[in-house]
Amino acid sequence: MHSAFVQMDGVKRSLHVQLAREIARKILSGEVAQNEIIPGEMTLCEQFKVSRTSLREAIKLLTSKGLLESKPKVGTRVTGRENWNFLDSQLLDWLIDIGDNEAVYRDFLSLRNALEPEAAALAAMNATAQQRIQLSATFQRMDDISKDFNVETWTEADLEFHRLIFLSTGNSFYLPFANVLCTMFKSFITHSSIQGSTCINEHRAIYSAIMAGDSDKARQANIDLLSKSKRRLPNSTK
Amino acid sequence: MHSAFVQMDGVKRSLHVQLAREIARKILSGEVAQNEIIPGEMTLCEQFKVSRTSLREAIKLLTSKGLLESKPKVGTRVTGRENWNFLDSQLLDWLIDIGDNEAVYRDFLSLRNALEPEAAALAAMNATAQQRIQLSATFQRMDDISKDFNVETWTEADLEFHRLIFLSTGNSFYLPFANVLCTMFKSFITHSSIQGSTCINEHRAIYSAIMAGDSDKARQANIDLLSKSKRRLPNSTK
DNA sequence: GAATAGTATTTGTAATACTATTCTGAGCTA
DNA sequence: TAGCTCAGAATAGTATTACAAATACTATTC
Repeated sequence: MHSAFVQMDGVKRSLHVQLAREIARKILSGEVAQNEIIPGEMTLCEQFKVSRTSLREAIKLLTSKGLLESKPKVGTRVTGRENWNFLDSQLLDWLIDIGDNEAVYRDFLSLRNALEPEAAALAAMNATAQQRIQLSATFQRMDDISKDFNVETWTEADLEFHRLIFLSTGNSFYLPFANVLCTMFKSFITHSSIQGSTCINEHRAIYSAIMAGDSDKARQANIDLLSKSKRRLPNSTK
Repeated sequence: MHSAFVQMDGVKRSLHVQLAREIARKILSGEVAQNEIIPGEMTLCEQFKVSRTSLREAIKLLTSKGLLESKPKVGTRVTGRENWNFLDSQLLDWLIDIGDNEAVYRDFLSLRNALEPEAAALAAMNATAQQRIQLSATFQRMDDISKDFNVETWTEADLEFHRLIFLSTGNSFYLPFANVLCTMFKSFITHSSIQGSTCINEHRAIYSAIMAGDSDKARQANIDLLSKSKRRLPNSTK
């Protein structure tokens, strides 16, 4: 391998990340089974035509996300599915890349159902002054776009709105969802399936409640939004 | 460095994992600020007395969890807090190790509030036959222990019960919470603060509803359990 | 003064050698 | 025969060195 970096998907990626992606695909797609021992390092080096250094960095990356597990003498084993960290946005990106995203979208919607109302309630209580300013600016943009609708700008503003709510909860455990949300949205966009309706009134209700510091109203408004947008999808809870 | 593995916390860890832990501590504790550029690889090698190979593996581990970001010539930068993956159980382990866990416990309880009722509802619908068998066995153990109480065995069974619910949702995004829950429980145990009460009746209600496939009842029963145990803690929503 | 080319510094990749761990199995012991 | 101990082999872990690629910075030129 002569060039260390390769153009791919429009962005430059280091070699070990590309490698990790390839291996992750095989694991996530089930091409290599769970609890299976993958070939030894030297074998994989020859197979992928990379140095052991890079291969190991790729394996370490996957290990860190719970996909692999290495031990001397025994080898590197694919772990059980219950150990994959599905809330890692990079892993999610790989997962989406496989295609067959019906189940992924459905499961994610189910998670949003559980989380977003509570996140909105927390944001109403804990959002900082700066976060409230950002939320205001974003909602203003949504409001403008809803009057002169444009799919692209709307999608971006909508994403930013819900992302800010997660970031404004004041709860560290909600932060990762902001990135996961971004990854899912990007996939929604490229795979179309965006709805035209903006639900601007429902969004306004959430926004107002958060700004007013009314957590109960924020929670309920978010529930309303979800139940309204849910009706336009196949069926969210399976 | 002569010995590759070192006894630590009772378990053997590879060098790069120990290194990652040390660096993670500095980041999570705020000893090194966000967006700060950390010293170059060679400098850190000398500082920690390790090879560049191991140091890089440590950095890659932290990068994978969103704590660091490297670019040629510019160096390795600590990312913003909104990129830490707090739902990674290894990262959580490091975080707990720092101490000052008041906020962590509170935030985690808040997350459980949002998630567990929905998880119970999903489990009622989607648990497989085998998962129902495991849940039965675990609840049976809880029931026995509640009559002849013992803190250790109870805690273990209680953990297993709630863990199984997450695993039985049939939703990939809920799986990581099973591991996060384990990590938190382990911390609860070592730092005491375990309550005596078992809430066996509330647990029984959840169990029965799941076995009966009644998702609404399962959700409500889980809400009841949380509201009851919440009252015994300082204040959960801040 | 601005654009361009060159240079230096830092991370990325490669290749090799050696170490630590642990599975396997042979051989010994009870 | 069953079980234990120890040696060896296989594999991941660590170290060292060398070079490549990327980019911030500097100098040169127009």
